[in-house]
Amino acid sequence: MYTHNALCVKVHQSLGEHKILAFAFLPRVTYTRDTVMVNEELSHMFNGIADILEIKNENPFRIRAYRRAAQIMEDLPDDAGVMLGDGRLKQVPGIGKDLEARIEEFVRTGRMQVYEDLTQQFPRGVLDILTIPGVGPKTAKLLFDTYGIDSVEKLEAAAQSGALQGIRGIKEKTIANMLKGIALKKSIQGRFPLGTALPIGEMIVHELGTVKGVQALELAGSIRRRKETVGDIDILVVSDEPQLLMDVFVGLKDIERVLSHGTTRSSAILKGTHLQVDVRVVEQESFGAALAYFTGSKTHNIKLREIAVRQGYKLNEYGVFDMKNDRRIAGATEQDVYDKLGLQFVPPEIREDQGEIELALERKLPPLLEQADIRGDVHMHTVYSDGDSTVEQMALAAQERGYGYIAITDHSQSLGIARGLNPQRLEAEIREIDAFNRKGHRIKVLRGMEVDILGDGSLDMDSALLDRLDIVIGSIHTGFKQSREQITGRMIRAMETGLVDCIGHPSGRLIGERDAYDVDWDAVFAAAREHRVAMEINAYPLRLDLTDTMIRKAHSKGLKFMITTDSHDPKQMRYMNYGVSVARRGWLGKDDVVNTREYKNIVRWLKGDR
DNA sequence: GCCGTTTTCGGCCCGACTGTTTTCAGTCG
Repeated sequence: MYTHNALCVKVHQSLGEHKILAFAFLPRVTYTRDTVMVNEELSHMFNGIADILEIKNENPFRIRAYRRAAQIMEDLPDDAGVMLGDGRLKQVPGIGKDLEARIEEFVRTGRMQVYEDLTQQFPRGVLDILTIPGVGPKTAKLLFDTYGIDSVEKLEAAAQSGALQGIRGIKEKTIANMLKGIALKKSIQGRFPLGTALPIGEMIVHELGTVKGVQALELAGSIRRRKETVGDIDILVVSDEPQLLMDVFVGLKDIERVLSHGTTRSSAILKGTHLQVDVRVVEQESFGAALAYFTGSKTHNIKLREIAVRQGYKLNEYGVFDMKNDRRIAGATEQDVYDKLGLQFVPPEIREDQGEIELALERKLPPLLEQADIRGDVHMHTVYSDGDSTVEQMALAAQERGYGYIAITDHSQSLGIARGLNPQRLEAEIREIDAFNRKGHRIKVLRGMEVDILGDGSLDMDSALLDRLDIVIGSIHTGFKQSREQITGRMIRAMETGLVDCIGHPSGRLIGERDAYDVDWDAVFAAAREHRVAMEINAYPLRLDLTDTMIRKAHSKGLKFMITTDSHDPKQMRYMNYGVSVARRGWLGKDDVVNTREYKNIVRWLKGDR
């Protein structure tokens, strides 16, 4: 068993000298700091630089380079400092000599001169003004130069007092739009969980689907890519009567405010959530090209277009065009578009410019997991702890979904708030499960527990009893604020017991509500590999934990996964598709996921044949 | 600022809607 010190030594060794060097001189970024924070901070700074360069009307391609760098920082599989140290950073496309130097400067000193110089010229508040819908760099600069407006508050006051009257290019309508934009911004906090946006998007698609003349209708954008959060809802339509379709859309009862209303594109804000919905109408022969275009991601699209240009084509939302005669040569379906460009079809979930285009050119994209591959749901709760249905109700609901098995995994006793089970009640539950299985239903119920990993890394249940179970999920439900060393040590000790089959919701985050706890993932994944413990992909829409990027990382270390819904009610089993989406975004195939196995095979796996 | 099977220089993805204009700039996706 590791002591904390032993663990630290092991971590240092496994990370190599570079990481230690990279972090040796950091005044602001300390060793224990969450990896994500460094990358996020860099992303934030690069975006800030891009904003100011836009205000200064600089070379748009230089701006694009910084924007791209900001995105790259967010998607980095590891800490930028670590990747800098081991030389991987300069191999990332989009990071050249200069950007690498900026990153190095920040990692070494905690500061970035360029960023500081630029923010000196234009205060933070000017950048805040840029985030107001409808206000861009030109307007922000004009306002700052002529009126010294350097905050959203000052802008709002100036707009209300009539002080903005008389500037060239700004009249009443523009001023009114600024005020609306400010009000809108105040009411929105950024992005929305997929679990919120997707059902709303599907509902609107359903409503618009009944409008006369509609031929095709599909969600596009980040919803279609199934990103864990989305900024807006994009809907693509083919219709014989575009005007009617748009009129119906902006007239929907759920619309609070119409931002634009054209025959090919309209935008509106929804009541309540203040989600923005964009609807676009295209011709049938352009539907595939438009779907690809509006599904994104932006960086994926830009790469596709570059490929098109290299082949003498032009790619836009209307199709693939031959540059010689401007004739359309593809566009009706996405498959046609990818075919014409010489690429294998790329599933929407992995269109993130994370290497998928290069593989698609070689026709070497791995087949991704499908929803239909899932054979059972192996994390769920009943009335024994904090669920609201019985073992039998959960099992029969799962049988109706076509599953061959489920696992009942109620909480353990230390989780009092969830009526966690003590040994006696667990024994009772085991008897109930056995009784159900004797009834000869098609579905089999595995005996399990979601056992708490206690503060010291021990498990919250008698070992002998855990040993009798078919499946044990070890989860952390307390001490979220512990140090990285403590949390990491807890997880590793839990795995070392040899009793845990899977780590439940490994990072503990709740999207938009609670941050992930601080974990040394390299160390945890290494231990999971050693002890053959799977990582859970928790499909509950606010968890989606592990995340897509962490899945890719864990997968690269050779780990296996279980995708579960953590259902507390039969209805929640429908969330499985969210988990499958995240797994696909993490590039997982059928064989990477343990609960794609048939009953007999998953039992073999659980018994130790891994 | 990045990048190279034409290139180490000179390219770099493309179009719709709005508001204020008289022919287009700004913003957004």
